[in-house]
Amino acid sequence: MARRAARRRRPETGTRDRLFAAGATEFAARGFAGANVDRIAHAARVNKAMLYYHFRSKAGLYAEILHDMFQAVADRLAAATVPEASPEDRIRATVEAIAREAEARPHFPPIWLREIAEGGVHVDKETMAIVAGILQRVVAAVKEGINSRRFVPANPLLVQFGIVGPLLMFFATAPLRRKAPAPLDQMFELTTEEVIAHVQRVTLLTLEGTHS
Amino acid sequence: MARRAARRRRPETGTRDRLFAAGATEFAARGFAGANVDRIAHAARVNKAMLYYHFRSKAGLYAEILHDMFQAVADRLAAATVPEASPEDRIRATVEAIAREAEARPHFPPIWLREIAEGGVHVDKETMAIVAGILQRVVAAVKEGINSRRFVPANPLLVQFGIVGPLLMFFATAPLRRKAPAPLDQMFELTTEEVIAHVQRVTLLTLEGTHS
DNA sequence: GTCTATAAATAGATAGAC
DNA sequence: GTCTATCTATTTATAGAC
Repeated sequence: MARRAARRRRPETGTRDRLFAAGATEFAARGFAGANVDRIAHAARVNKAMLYYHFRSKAGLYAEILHDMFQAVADRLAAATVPEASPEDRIRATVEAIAREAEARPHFPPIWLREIAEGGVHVDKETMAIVAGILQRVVAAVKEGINSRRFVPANPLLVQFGIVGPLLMFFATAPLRRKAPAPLDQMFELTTEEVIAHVQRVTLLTLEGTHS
Repeated sequence: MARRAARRRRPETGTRDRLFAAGATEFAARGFAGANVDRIAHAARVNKAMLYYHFRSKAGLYAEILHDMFQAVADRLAAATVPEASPEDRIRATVEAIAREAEARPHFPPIWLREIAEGGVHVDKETMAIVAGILQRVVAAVKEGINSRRFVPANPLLVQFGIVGPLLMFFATAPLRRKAPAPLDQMFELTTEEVIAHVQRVTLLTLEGTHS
């Protein structure tokens, strides 16, 4: 159930929520090892001891942020994809779910990239199960499409990389692109809608098209 | 000129080279902040003080590793792409150059992912120019293909993301995939050749194909 | 070029009062 | 729930001998 805020009935103004938000920003910008507990507390305008009171440790806070991120994608995906939907629509929904959630939570793409780089050492069992569930949905859609002759044979893992890879590149480089040099910055202007449409198109083209 | 080993005529057995290699492994696994100088020195079977003697600081070693990585890709790309080559061939060469270099240097994909996540804060001006040069080649190939009506209009940045994103996902998750649970591991077996062919195919399909 | 010893700063975590 | 003060461990970096 994601962060405990969901259990309590209160709006997003408490100490705990501010720590959560400040932590997400700090971990995204500096990684787990680079993140600083004092800085998180300061950004949350909260005493450092409160972080330990609410989350037990730096690692505890990080684990909760990780869990919340992937749970959000899984939830959105579950809401968007009915089993009766066509494989095509389920692929489209996957692209959109990841993109929307990445846009809603700017800390999500950089943290995901870092976890990939680090081999997922901070991902606990429960969160790992959520990630595996997301991957399984893509695998199922691809396999079903292949079995029903709607898709050309393709490795589902490569399809997944083709969706997640470009999306993470786009969202994670957003801050970088905003301070780009003049000759390129026109090209750097891309909307979320354009990126979603592009990745959907590329993925389906790959699954349906022929070409060598 | 990449690491100083190129200047000296000696084979890869010196203290400096061992520190370089150990550093690359450590930075890839733990990131700049998470990396530990003692651990690097120990892995290199060298006294810690030697790291400071040869590289001035932890940041100095890291900067040199970053520079070497991107210089290697740029060199390979320069060798593989003549200006007279068709846009298609230049796209294919880009995919192959990145993939080959990623395979030759396992530290490359994770470090690149982390730098993206971190907004390139550790990338010095010289290295940044190399990265920009790599991007520019892709942009030029795409634009030329569009102008000569070989390619459908497409944002060169999205094309770049479509190449780099999946490749980094594949190579960076290699260690993870090796210890995957049974039901999925058959799917996880992919060769570099297959991945190169796939990404080349997807990219060109995107640039040439129609599809809404 | 290499090693020992150590300085100096940083940072995660907790005790205990309120 | 919140804050002050502090403990303790870690870690980058350097001085100086060989």
